[in-house]
Amino acid sequence: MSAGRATPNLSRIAASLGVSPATVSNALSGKGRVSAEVANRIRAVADAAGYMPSQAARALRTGRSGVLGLVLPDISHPLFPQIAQAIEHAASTAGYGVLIADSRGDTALQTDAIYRLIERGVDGIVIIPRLGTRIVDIGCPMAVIDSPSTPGNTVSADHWQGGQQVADHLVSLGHRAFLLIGNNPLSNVQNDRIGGIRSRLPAGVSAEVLWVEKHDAEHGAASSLGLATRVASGVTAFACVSDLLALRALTELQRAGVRVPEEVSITGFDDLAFSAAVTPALTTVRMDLPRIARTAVDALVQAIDLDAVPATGSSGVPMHLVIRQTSAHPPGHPAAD
Amino acid sequence: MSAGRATPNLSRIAASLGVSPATVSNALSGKGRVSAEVANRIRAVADAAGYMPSQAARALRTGRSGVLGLVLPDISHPLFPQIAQAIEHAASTAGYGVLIADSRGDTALQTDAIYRLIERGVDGIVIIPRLGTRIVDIGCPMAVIDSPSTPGNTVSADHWQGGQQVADHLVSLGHRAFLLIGNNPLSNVQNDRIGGIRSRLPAGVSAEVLWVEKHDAEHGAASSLGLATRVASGVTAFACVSDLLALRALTELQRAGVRVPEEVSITGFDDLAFSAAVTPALTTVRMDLPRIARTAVDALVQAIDLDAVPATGSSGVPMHLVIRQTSAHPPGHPAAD
DNA sequence: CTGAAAGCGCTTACAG
DNA sequence: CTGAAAGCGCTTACAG
Repeated sequence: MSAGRATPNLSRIAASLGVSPATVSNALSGKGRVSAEVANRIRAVADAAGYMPSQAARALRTGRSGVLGLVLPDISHPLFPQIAQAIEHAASTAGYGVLIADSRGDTALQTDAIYRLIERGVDGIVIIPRLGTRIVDIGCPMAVIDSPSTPGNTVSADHWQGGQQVADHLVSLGHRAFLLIGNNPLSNVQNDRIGGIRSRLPAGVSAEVLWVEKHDAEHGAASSLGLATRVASGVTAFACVSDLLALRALTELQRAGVRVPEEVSITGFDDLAFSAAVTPALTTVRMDLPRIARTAVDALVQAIDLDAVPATGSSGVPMHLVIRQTSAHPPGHPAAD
Repeated sequence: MSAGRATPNLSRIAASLGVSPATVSNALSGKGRVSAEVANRIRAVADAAGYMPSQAARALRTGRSGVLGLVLPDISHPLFPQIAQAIEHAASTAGYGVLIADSRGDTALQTDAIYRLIERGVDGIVIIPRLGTRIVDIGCPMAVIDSPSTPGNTVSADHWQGGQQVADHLVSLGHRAFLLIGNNPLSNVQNDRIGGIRSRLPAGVSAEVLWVEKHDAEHGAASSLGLATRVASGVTAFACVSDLLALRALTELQRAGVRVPEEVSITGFDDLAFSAAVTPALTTVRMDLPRIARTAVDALVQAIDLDAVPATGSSGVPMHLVIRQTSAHPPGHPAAD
C-alpha cells in the first residue's frame, strides 16, 4: 500500500482550516457547540479530504468500541443466517458493528467465545444459548434471546403462541390424530412450541410426542423415524418443532408412498431457506427476527449507555404462521371452502 | 456495572511490581527483552490481576485492529453458516476477530458494507462476491473467495473438479441421460461445476442444461421444474449445482411418484445442513471450507504484515464427493457390486 | 462560540 | 536487561 496521501486525521484537517482539533471534533459530532457556518465549512473539507475518524482513538478515549458481540453455541445452525442478518442490521442501524464468535457446537466453548469477545473490547453481547445453558454473568452487558421460559431471557419469540397457531390451523382443517416431533426434550424452545400446540387441542384429539435422536449429520444418513407406521395407525397431522424435522418427515413419508397433503399434513417452525422450495412447500411458523433483533440490540445499547445490566423482560414477540402446501384437510374431511 | 476494582491496566500492574510499563509490555508480549525471572513474575501478577490489554490502545498505537471483515452479498445464504464458521475459526487461530457486514442480497450495497467495515478499522477483508461482481480496490487488503475463473480470486474450491467427480460417479453407475440444473447462468461457480460435469461425459451420453428461475422465496411456493416430463423422456440423472436445487428436484420427483434412487439419481453441491437428513439422503459434493478459509485468512494476514496486496493465486482446493442414497444404478443397469 | 490542555493505555525506538 | 519518553488520534471538561 503506502499510498501517497494517507487518510488525514483530525489535527490535519483542523490545521488546514486554521481551527482547533476540538472544534473540528465538535463540528463533526454535531453536538452543536460550533457556529453553523464554521461547522459547514469543516464538514465540507472533511468530506472532501475523505476523513475517517479513527475508531481506535475514539474507543481509547471514550472507553466504548462501538462493537457488539454475537454468540451462538453453533454458528452452523441453519437458522444462523437469518439471525445474523437481523442482528447485523439492527446493530448497524444503532451504529454498532458485530463481531462473531463460534463455540463450534460445544457448550463448554461458549464461555471461551464470550471471553474472546470481551478481550476484543465489545461493548455488549447478544447471546443465543442453545439449551438452558446458564450464562455466567461477566461484567459485560448481555442480551439473551431464547424462550420466555428461560431465566435471564431478554427477548424471544412467543414459541408457545406459535405452537397454538399450528394447533389452531391443523384442528380447523379437521385433524384429530397428531404426532408432535421434537429432538431435544431439554430445550425450552421446543417445549414451549409443543406445549403451545397441546394447549389448543380439543378433547378427543390424540397427540403423542416423539423425541427423535439427533442424527450426527456428517456422512451418515439420518435413520428412519418410522412415520409410515404412524400413518397406518391413524395419525394425519405431523407437527414438528423445526423445519429440518418437518423436511425429514416430508421426505420420509413421500419416500414411503404417503401422499402429502392428501393423506397427511406436516408443519414445521422457522421458515428455513428450503421450506418454500420443496414440493409441496412447507407450512411453517416464522419468528419475527427483525423485531427480536431490534429489541435485543436496543436493550443492549440502553444498558451500555446507562452502564447498567439490561432489563430482563420476557416479552414474547408474536410468531407468524405461513400456510403453504403441506397442510390440508385430512382424508374423509369435507373441504371447508 | 461500576464494580469495585476495575480491570487493571499496564501501568497499574507495572507500579504494583515496581517495574516500568515498558518492561511489563515486553514481558507480556514475549518479545524476550526481559529476563526470564522478571518476565515470569510479571506474567503471574498480570494473570492474578486478570489483566486484559486494551485493544483500543494497542490498535491506536500499532495501527492494527486485529480484526478482519467478512463480506457476503447475502448473509442469509444457506451456505453462510459453514463459511462463517470456517472463517471465524481460521481468523481466531491467527489471532484475529471477525466483523460481519451484510449487503442484504443487494449487490449495490456490497460496497457500502465494505466501507462500513473499513470505517470500523478492519485490517483486511474476506469477501465472497455472489456474481462476478467487480470488487473495487479500496486501499485495504482483501482476499476474495470465488471460483478460479473469477479475476482477482485469491482462493476457491475447484468447482470444475467437483463437477468431474459428480460426472464420474454418475457415469460409473450407468447413467446415460443427464439433466444439469442451475439457476444462474452468470455465476462462475455454477458454470465451473457444470463445465466440469460435461467435461467427463463420454460420447453417447446426453446432457441438457436447465436454468431455472430463482423463485423469490418469501411466501410463495417454488414453481414446478417439470422434472417428471424429463423422466418420461428418458433422463435418469439429475445433477444440480446446489443442494437447494437438488432438494427441490428430489421433492418434486417424489411428489410426482418417481422413485429415488430406483428410477433416477439426484446429486447436489455443498452438503447443506439438511442434505444428510432427507430421505433418501442426498449425494452431494462438499467444499473443503476449513482449508479455503485458512488459505484466505493466511493470505490476508501475510498481506497485512507486509503491508501489501494479497497474492492473486487461483489455487483450486479439491472438493469431496459425499455419496449418499439419492444416487444409484439407473433402471435396467446391472448393479456393480 | 472557540481553543489549549490533558489523557485514554498501549508500544516502540532510544538511552543507559 | 531495564527505564524514561514520546506519541498513536481522538474527546472532554475547562477557560476564555
